[in-house]
Amino acid sequence: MTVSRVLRGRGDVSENTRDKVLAAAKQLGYVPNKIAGALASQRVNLVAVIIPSLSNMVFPEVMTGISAVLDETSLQPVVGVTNYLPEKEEKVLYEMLSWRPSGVIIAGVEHSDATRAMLKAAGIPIVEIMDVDGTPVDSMVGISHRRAGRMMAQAIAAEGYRRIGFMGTKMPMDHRARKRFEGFTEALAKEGIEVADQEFYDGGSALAKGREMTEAMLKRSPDLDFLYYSNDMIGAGGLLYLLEKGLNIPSEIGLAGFNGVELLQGLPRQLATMDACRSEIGRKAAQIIAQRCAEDGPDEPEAIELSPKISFGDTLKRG
Amino acid sequence: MTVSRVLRGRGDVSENTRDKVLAAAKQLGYVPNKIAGALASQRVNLVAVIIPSLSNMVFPEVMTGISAVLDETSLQPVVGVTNYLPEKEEKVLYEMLSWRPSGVIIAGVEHSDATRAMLKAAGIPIVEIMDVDGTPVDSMVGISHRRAGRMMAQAIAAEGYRRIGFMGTKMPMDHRARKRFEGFTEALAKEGIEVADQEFYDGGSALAKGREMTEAMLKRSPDLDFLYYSNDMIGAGGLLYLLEKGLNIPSEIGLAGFNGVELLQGLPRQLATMDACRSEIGRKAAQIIAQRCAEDGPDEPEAIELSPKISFGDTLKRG
DNA sequence: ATGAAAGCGCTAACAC
DNA sequence: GTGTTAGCGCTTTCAT
Repeated sequence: MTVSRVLRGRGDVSENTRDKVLAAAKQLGYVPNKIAGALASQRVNLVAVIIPSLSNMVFPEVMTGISAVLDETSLQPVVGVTNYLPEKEEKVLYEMLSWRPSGVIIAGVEHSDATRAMLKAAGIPIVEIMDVDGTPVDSMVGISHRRAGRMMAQAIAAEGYRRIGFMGTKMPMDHRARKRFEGFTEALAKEGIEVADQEFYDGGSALAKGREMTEAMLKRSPDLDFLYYSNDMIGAGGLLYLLEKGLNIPSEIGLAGFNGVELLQGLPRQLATMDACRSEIGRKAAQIIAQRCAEDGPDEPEAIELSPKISFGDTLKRG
Repeated sequence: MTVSRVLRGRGDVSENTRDKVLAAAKQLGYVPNKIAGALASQRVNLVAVIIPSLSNMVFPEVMTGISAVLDETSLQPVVGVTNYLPEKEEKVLYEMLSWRPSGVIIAGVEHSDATRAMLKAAGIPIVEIMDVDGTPVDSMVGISHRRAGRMMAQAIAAEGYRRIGFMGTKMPMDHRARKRFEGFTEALAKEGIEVADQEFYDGGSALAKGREMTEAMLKRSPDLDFLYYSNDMIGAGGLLYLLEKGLNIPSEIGLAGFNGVELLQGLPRQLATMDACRSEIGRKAAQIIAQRCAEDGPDEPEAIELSPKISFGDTLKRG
């Protein structure tokens, strides 16, 4: 009836009645039932955002980018967390789709068959984010982690480092870290360099792990002149350890991480790293969804590759 | 019809028909429409979780606790972020309530009148978390930040520190930090000590801010013998700065932060801090909601105060 | 400018 | 064990 019109600001309603309705609504503490609304209108202003983790420092920043854009629209993000588990991803997606969201933003391009099938069948805009090394279901925005690994390898080799160690997370969990590693070793190989030592961790405080792994690795392979870490947190741990040991950075030994986490500005030395364009990814993804939801002419799927930039900090340029 | 029964595993259905239905459902890629289901059954398996921020390190951990418990039930968390803005909190809550969730977990006990009114009127279990210094709408689980501040003050005084500086976030944004500060100054006053210097920041990388503020404060008040930081991140920045300067910690100058963030294990010295019981808070809150949703006899509101513990690390005990 | 009526896709209660 | 029916609280369309 008229009330519905008022509450949504649609249709022609006289000033008078509008005021009355609004007053009554506030008076009663009326909160519209979106469930009924959504069922009737077949429209839901929710965007499902599916990410592996919140405690990662990288996804909150993606979320910020998404929210910033979605706040300008009537769309709302709803996040689901998979803990890097494909089965959980499947479950979470299923749950979210059963609420018929207007779009899906999902991390990564690696999904189970069932997940891909659901995404395809959903009939709503899908944006896979973070990574562009793969075939998207629909749209995709991210960086090439393989290329990021290569870039870092080239920069390191260009500075003359030759005995290189690698530390990172256990790979099966994290496709993007794996791709960076692959790109890294591949580019080094082109220079005739092999990764001299490597170690992988799993769980625990990243800073402490970085410290421990660095100590262990240097004990094992004292001749290393560069350490590449798959994320900034363990890199920071390594940096602190090396500084304590009094090693000369970056001349004696160089370091680099990955992510460009702002959090770490303030370390004794600025760790070399690479920006993963996190908030830009979030913004672009949200824009794609918003556009597709709003526009009349159904746009084409987009595939956007952002360019990560190396920041040399104080730990890579030998000068 | 029967299909509905099968999909929900309710009622008596023959093996045979069940199999047929399930097969057909999978075949068609059928995803049930929860909107319709919820409307018909007047039940929604969603729990609204409203927190100020994700990039804080503290809330992801609370979320983990909540998820851990809710995963055992049919309930699902849906998070909304307020950025410490009361108006945004109001908006987010309104949006979430319009989906008729089964319960609400919301950070803090300070809310606008409208927010409190909505919470009261919602007719669902409400748990206010993090902080118990205030009057809850319904249930509440957290720590007393005022008491936490007092405890730290007492510990510091007991070690013989007398010239104490404080650094923290700009307070209006963060009631809990404010309460800690109040408790802190109050307990110091009892010992006849006044906070000798203080400084507040806003935005930026916490580690870098901690470093900068510490430098500035020590330049201003070189005679300080203790620095209390309202969070571990800025405390870590300060610690790194002091270590570089070659000050003797904790004999020359002591330090303490707040939160017990695991992230920071691996610093050259372990920063004294206080555990905020974050994941325990999440678990307890989720349990209360789950219980209230499941049980028949409607339980009473609970008010649970957890006890934070001081960890002295390497920066507080003069020994 | 306003009211009436027909669903949206399910669940729940009741027949069969 | 299975089919039937009447809503859930809105939006939408069509009359008035």
